[in-house]
Amino acid sequence: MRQFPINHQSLQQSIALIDCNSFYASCERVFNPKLLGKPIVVLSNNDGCIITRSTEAKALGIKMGEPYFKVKNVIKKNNVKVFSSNYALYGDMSQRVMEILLGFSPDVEIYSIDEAFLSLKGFKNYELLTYCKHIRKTIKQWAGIPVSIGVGSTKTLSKIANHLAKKNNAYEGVCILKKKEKINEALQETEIEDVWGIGRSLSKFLKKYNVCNAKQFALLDRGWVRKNMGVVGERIQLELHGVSCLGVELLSSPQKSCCVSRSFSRPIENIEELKESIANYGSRVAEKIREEDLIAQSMSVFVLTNHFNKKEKQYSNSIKLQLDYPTSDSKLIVKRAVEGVKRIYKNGYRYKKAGIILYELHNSSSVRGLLDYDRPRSDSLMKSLDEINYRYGSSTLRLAAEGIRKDWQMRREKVSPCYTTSFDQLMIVKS
DNA sequence: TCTGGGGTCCTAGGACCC
DNA sequence: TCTGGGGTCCTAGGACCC
Repeated sequence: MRQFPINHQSLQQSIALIDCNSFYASCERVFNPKLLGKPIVVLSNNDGCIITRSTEAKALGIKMGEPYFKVKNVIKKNNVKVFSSNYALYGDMSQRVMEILLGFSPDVEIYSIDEAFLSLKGFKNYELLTYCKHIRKTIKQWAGIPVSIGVGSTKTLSKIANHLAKKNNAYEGVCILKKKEKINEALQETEIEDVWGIGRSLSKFLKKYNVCNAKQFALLDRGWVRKNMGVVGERIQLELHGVSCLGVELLSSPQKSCCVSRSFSRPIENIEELKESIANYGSRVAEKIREEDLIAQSMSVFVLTNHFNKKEKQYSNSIKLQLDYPTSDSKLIVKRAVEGVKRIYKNGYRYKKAGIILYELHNSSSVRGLLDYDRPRSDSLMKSLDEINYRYGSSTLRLAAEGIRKDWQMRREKVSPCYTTSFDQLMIVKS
């Protein structure tokens, strides 16, 4: 069998990928142990799609991303427990897991809400295994969350290792992929669409050339890959060969955009309601960048109809808007956003979704031009607004433009309590 | 009846300049 | 009638990730 060349030097390096198993479902289980061993699914916003499945739910054939209404029968028949997503809970649980990880290595890159890369230098293979098993046990004990750990010499290989650790029970949650023969085997059994960075479109393209697994992809001519798949494809291929192209990023790079968008619980037709929704999202997105001490210079507002509904006429549009000066003031952002939505609104359509994206974000202390004469006043008003809403619950204080009765707001019918972030939802223990 | 949300990066193509 | 070539910058859209 042909072997592909492996970069021996980089095999010294070790990157671990720690990934929480069915994270949202696991969070729900921490506070409701009766759910252990039972099938669970968690729904997207608006209770639209399945976004997390416990192992038991996967076994029932429920697919990732599937619309909830399509699997309602299977769910009912098998007594699957259903939750609306509760990001306050998951975000807080995520933080606990990440803090534990920081105790094991200073070199942690928090990659997503349920994943982190850990750089582990100077370990021998058997030490790696012991250490990772220890990490796994600690997270389970301290945070209650089960994780899988994959180790490789590049991020892409650690992803593959993690995948194996999850798939094959024999690994007991930890897979070290460092030996040449094992890497070869692993690539052989990894389907092309499961390689990190190869999505639907690229895997479809590759399959046309009979490239169906990671090994076949690794063996392709590098020039061909570069020509047909650009630098992205070339990077993935090099990473599979053990040449690290994607480093573990310890410092998170500054955020470039910030978005708030939602589907409505029912179609919206009139401009007043659309304006109201945009005002809500504007308020929320401004709050979000204030949390990060950022200000925005420009934004875009978009609206769209329901593209799944083939019988209705479709429309979608967006508009780019400049703010007079960089700001995080809800009033200014909402005002401009509402102006924008008035310009793209077209009568006679049933709108399903709208949103706002803020661009050109800068640190609030970095830009203090002469133009923003009103800044101190605005800053102190926003500070009070945020403090009151933090203390008495979000939207206690809000702009009039946001409206009061909001029956278009997203569905969230099966949400669990915010066990860890809200005093009035703390668990009550009876003896 | 009911189909998520929030990001990043790359590329192709147009506008513009010399 | 003939209609360059090369560089930069910007943007929209596509692809990917979780």
